[in-house]
Amino acid sequence: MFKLNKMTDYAIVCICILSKKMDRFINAQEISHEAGISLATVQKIMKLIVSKSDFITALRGSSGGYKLTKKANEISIINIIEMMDGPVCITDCVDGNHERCSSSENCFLEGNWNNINMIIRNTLQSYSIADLMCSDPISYLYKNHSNEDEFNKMELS
Amino acid sequence: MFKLNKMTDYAIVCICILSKKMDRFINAQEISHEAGISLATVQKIMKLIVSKSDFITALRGSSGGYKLTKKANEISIINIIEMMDGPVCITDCVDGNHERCSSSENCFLEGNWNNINMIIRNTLQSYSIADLMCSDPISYLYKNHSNEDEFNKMELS
DNA sequence: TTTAAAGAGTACTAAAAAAGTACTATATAA
DNA sequence: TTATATAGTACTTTTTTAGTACTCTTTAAA
Repeated sequence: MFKLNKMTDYAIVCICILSKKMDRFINAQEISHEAGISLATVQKIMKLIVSKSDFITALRGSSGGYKLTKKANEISIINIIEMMDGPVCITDCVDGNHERCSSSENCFLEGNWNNINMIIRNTLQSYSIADLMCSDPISYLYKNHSNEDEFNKMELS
Repeated sequence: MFKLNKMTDYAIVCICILSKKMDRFINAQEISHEAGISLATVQKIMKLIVSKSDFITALRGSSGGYKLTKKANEISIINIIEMMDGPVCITDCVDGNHERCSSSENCFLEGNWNNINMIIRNTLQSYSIADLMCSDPISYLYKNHSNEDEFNKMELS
């Protein structure tokens, strides 16, 4: 299944939660509770985000936690995706990789994968955290069941 | 890294190779040679493709092999991707998954992930095998080095 | 009719990646 | 000074992906 990995997905959820309460520091426990993600995992993700991003401040000690320094509409989801996952390259035949393959002179698919990749990347770039959250929030719990079973049933019928 | 898995990538390469020679059956060994992918892996992929797609014919015995029954411009790459990988759902909060999560009433990101997912899916749908191959082929060898190292260097600088 | 060559099907193994856990160090506010 | 929170690191487990091996079936040509 062509999808973002869970940690990236979690990271986006965590940042969404922070973006709702920019007036104070939110600690990992509170994020864990709101997101429905285990504390240990939230801690791991938040450490990673802080070390890699420029839009979050962490504070230690009691009444510490995390706070965004940019507004939700200033944070593109591509930032979070590439921070967690590395570059968006849907195949190896993509990107500013100008060095030639040792086993081939050139790749006959390279140029066109680049086009497709660019469109996908632009799509992700054009959405901010604010865009993702624009509908009415009913619950912040992370939805973690898969669509795969349903798809497989469809295939058979 | 947000990317298609290798088998899907290989499958597209194999089908591209078949699309260049629609007049006769091409066997797995020939595909393996042209694609630079091991024979065993090509065999595995081709078996999968035949069992799941409606645009390829297989013939056993000597002078057997595989042949496309549709032209390259009639095969969308989304067909191959979803055949190999299942549905394109960049997060779990996506798709015609109308059943509610057991742990939450609703997902506050669901609707907007659906939009993003749809755009990505449409992009992939709009490209055919012919589109992927439209530039001059220099070599059919599969390019399998990664961009990740180069990206990591960029990050540090 | 026999034989060699090809794909089909299945099960297994190995490798890689992802996810989760645990522990120590450091900083901060009360 | 103490309790609380993040930072850093290493490790383990689980899951997914990739690759291999073997037997069965079909087909065309000798």
